[in-house]
Amino acid sequence: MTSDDTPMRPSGKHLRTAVADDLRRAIETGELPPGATLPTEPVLMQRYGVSRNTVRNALGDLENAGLIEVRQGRGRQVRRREPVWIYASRSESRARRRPSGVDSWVDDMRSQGRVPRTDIEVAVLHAPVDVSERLNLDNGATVAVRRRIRFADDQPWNMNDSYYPMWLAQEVPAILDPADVTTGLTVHLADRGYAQVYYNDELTARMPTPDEAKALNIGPGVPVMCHMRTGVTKGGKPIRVTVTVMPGDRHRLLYEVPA
Amino acid sequence: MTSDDTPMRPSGKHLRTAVADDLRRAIETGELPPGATLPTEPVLMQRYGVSRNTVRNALGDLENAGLIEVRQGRGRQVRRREPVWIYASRSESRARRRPSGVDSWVDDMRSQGRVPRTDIEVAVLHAPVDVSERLNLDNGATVAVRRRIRFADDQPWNMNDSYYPMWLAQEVPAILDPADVTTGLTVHLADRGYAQVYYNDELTARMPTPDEAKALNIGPGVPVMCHMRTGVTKGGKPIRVTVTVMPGDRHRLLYEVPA
DNA sequence: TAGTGGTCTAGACCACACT
DNA sequence: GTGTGGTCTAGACCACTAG
Repeated sequence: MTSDDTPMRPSGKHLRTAVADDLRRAIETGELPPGATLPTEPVLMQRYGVSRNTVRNALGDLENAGLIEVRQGRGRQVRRREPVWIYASRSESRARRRPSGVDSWVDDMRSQGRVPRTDIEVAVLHAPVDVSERLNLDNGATVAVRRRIRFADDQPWNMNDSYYPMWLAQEVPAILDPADVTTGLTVHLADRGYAQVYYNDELTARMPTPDEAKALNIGPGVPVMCHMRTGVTKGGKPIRVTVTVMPGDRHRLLYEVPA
Repeated sequence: MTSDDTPMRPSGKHLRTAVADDLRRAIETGELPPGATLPTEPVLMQRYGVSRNTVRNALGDLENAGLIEVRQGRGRQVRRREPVWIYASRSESRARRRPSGVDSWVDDMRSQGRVPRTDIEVAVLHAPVDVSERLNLDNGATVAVRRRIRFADDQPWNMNDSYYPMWLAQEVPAILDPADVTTGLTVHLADRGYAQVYYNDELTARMPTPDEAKALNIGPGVPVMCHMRTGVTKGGKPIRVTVTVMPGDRHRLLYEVPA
């Protein structure tokens, strides 16, 4: 028994890596195009001469790399990608043409030939620490939140939660009115003297929590982009924090910024 | 034998899920704070009354969720997070104070008390399709590329590749000069009549390729943010595409945009 | 040397999907 | 029903880290 007597071991690599790499190559070269069904576990066991656990470990690596998706009883398929564009910041000329009273999700989706929908609910709760920091509130202060789940073609697409300090919700009762009037609400705030003059946007990428994965139907190996937007008034006072959680394989965020 | 005779099975869930959820709870409540070492595999087998494979599957789920990291022979630890801020777009007043000749990476890192370094190399190659599309070039056209690996405190932190059309590299030879003069190069281009007046930024999140994971020392369960910036001249001509690949757990990207 | 995690095997049984 | 993937067990051996 030499140290390299097993079949299909290209170069000192482990069996699971060898199997995963061979399948990865097939996917990247288009030999297994998007949507194609992969060979079944027994076939792969035979082809590479390894045990079922090893095949499953290799396939698990590809799944966690976001390359394939699996449905019990139906096999594994090369993942399709069809991201949607989200405009986070447009040039002046284009931004101004947006009709008030319709939110940007509706705009963005319609322009891409998709059918938008938004489910919204409102609540009052203790602010998460991320939010209270950005709103200059004490830890544990209460805030009003408008939670949205946004759909495209009836599929849950992202989550978008807007937090307002409680004093503002009392001054502008529309905040706690569960009607889908995002841009309208912004105009409403401006009329009351709380116009947002700029936004501070923060972007991170991470893996979804189990709750997020369930609510947005996110499979293994798909991260989320997390977008936190703080709206600031002329006086420098933060009045809103909006947290958007977007599955990475379904979104492309766009900014148009001056050089 | 009933269907639920195993210990520690809270609610119809699978064993691996029960184990993973219990450990996840401990991490989220701070019972296992960042940096803490998890119990060993034999201990967990005993505690939950499951086999080693099941313990390993549960721990693997936590690893792929980005919650823990593992080093052979040393055990598993709750992952620490210490992201760095990257300013993608600042307000006018702050942007203008930046000294020319020093790139933004150096600026951003020094202001956060870290020691920046940039390794750079230049090359001429066929443009990836993503790049040729954005530069309005034919598929397979050659481009000049400045590849950077950026370090913080001597750790590889992100990759930053700038692509220029070949005609521009011939007109502005500094593009193919491997010296770390990012902002200087921008000024240089402006002097030759190729000032960039705005950027189109596109952001996505995905899992790293094996190459990226190796080069940037990215562990399992950590996604990357991919930032593609297209620089456009006054005449609307794209002259540069910069692709930045940032491990999600080490970066926080900031934009300051007008409302 | 002892203890950790890493890989691999073999086999049993369960859950789901198609036909 | 047949075939797919999902879970779980038991055991062997290897590779790395620490004392």
